[in-house]
Amino acid sequence: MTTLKDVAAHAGVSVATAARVLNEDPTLSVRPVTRERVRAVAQDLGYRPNRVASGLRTRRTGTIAVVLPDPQNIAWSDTLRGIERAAAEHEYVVVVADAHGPTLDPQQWSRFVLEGRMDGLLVAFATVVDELVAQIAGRGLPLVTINSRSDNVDGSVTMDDATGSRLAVDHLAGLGHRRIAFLAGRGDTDVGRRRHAGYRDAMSDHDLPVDSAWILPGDYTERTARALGRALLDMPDIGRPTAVYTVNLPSALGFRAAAAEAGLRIPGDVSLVTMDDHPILAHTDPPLTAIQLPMGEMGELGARMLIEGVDGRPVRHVVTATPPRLIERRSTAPAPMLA
Amino acid sequence: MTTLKDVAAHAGVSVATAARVLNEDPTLSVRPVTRERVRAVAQDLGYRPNRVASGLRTRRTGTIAVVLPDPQNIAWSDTLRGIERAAAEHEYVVVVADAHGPTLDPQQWSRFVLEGRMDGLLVAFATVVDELVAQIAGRGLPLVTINSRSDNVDGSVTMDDATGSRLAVDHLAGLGHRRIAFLAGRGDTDVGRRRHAGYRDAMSDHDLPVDSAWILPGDYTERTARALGRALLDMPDIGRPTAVYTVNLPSALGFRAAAAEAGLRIPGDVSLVTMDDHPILAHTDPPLTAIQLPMGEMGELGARMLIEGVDGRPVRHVVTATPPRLIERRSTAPAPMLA
DNA sequence: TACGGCGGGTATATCGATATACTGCCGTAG
DNA sequence: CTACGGCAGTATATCGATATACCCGCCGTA
Repeated sequence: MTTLKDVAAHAGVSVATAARVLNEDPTLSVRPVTRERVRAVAQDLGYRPNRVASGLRTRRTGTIAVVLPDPQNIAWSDTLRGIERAAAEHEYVVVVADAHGPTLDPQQWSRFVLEGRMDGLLVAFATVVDELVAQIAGRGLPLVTINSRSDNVDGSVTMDDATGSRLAVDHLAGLGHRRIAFLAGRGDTDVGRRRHAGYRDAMSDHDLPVDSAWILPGDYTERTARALGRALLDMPDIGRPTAVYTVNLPSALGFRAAAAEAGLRIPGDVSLVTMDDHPILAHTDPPLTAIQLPMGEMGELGARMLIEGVDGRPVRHVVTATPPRLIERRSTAPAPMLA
Repeated sequence: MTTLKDVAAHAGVSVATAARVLNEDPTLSVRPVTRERVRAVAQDLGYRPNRVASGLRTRRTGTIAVVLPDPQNIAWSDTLRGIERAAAEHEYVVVVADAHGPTLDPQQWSRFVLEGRMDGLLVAFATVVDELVAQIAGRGLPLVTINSRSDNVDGSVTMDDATGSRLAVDHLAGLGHRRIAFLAGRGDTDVGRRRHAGYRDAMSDHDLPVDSAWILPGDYTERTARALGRALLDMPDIGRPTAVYTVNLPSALGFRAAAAEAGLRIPGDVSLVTMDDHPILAHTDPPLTAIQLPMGEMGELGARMLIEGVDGRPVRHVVTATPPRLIERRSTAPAPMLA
């Protein structure tokens, strides 16, 4: 391993000068020829600064942690990609902290916030934000949330979920559906609330009835969605919705499975639109109409903002610029004629 | 941030003693009461060693990099989970290096191997292994490959791909298929070769003809598989295979799409089995019969071995213990009666 | 009485980069 | 002839943990 000392020795300058040349310290005055010599030697020797050493001095490791509730959920892959991209631009690396459950265990705290190896936290896990904020208090670790916004945090990137929900309802209403159920998420997170509000507002804009039996708060898992779906579909025809809007991808899959079990056809008997898009949805049975949100953009903006935060610049609350889009596939059809 | 100095001061010992107590240095002789005092103070103050500082001295950062060809491929998610699990056991964190392409760009080299921030590399990307090995030569960075084995590398974890292929062929042959095509991977990687060999051997064990037109080398992408699938299905009925075995998940999806475009039904007109399983396959049209490989185990073993390698213990070539399993879904059916 | 050994620690260099204060020299102005 | 300012760098402390060499006092023994 070539160290700065080697570079300095070969270039015939002190390590201080070598460091200052390579870091382009504006307060250094040095002859152009010396400057070039140092650069050339560094190049020749293939010098790369040791980030661990520089991290010790500067308290910048060039690493950020991403905290996700469930990295197995394929809907996050775009986000991760966006984060990676932004991180790479700034020569950061990304580690993802898999929560494996509703909370982060102490071992994870330790590795991700207490040992000084992370420069900042990008948190996409609404339910642990407050706990996390408490942990990092006074520790000067910047934290930015994505996908949800909390008053206890200064920076966040969220998407226009309400419009996403609205798009789903508009689409279904346009197909003549009037009984549109919502397989929702938890009411205690702000994403959940925004998606819910979008649904409710759009329903009322279309003068559609909102039956409380049609709004089923779930927990974002396929399993729960399946159970809720069964309950919904077991309703007598007369009260049964003709369309369902699911709050996320696993919920859609759960509902799809429930419909299949109940012997109901999508979209023949019931239409389905889901929030969260993924290429795999082109291959499902049936291909699912979905709302595409700018997940990649959210990740990218979040990572960028977090890195700015690490550099001491203020973070703020922003909303992605790209609007949600409805990707029409084959899980939605005109409402059936019912009694 | 509490440092070791603080702990030492509060405990009334030197930093050397504090460090040695906390690290359980066996050569240290110290009274039990002092030992306890140091421990208690560390606990009270919430002391966590700064990993950046200790990393500088010990050249152990507690971080490993995973190099994947395409982290978007959902088939890897199990593997990543296994890696995470093993890493967590040893207090390591994991960063994933997304290659975004057929090779790693220089910026990536830098961040992942040249700056001293990684303790080791876990590589699941056969085509860049040699390049990587050359880069780390003499740098003392341990490298373990997973999913493929190379002579230039001392440690690897592979799976029994050949048996996986065999399972696929056995299943299809058992259903009466005789014309079984193979939508393969690249012939220049050892995984590709093993999967291929398994197919070929199983075919010959069943006395089935291997038509070279039925072995299509692809590149593991959905796009290519789709094109190859079209070509295969455009063959006249008489020469067209009645079953296809695809080498990985994206290939299966590509083939499925090709069949749909060609108006052929799976499994009515052609059966499909794919290597690589994922829960989502229960939701595809049709649900795909797949070979489940112990991807999680492979990741876990690989990470564990790599970490042992970091600790100076020798690495070796191992094969996962769990055998491949066929998950029967609905993309396979008895062979149609053909002329 | 001298000496060695051991219990119970301590002092310090080190990892590699960086930040800050400082120095030597030269030319020029007063 | 001296003072001063600027140019071109240098010396060194520091980040926090760790590894190694060392030290001091006391006890037992020859």
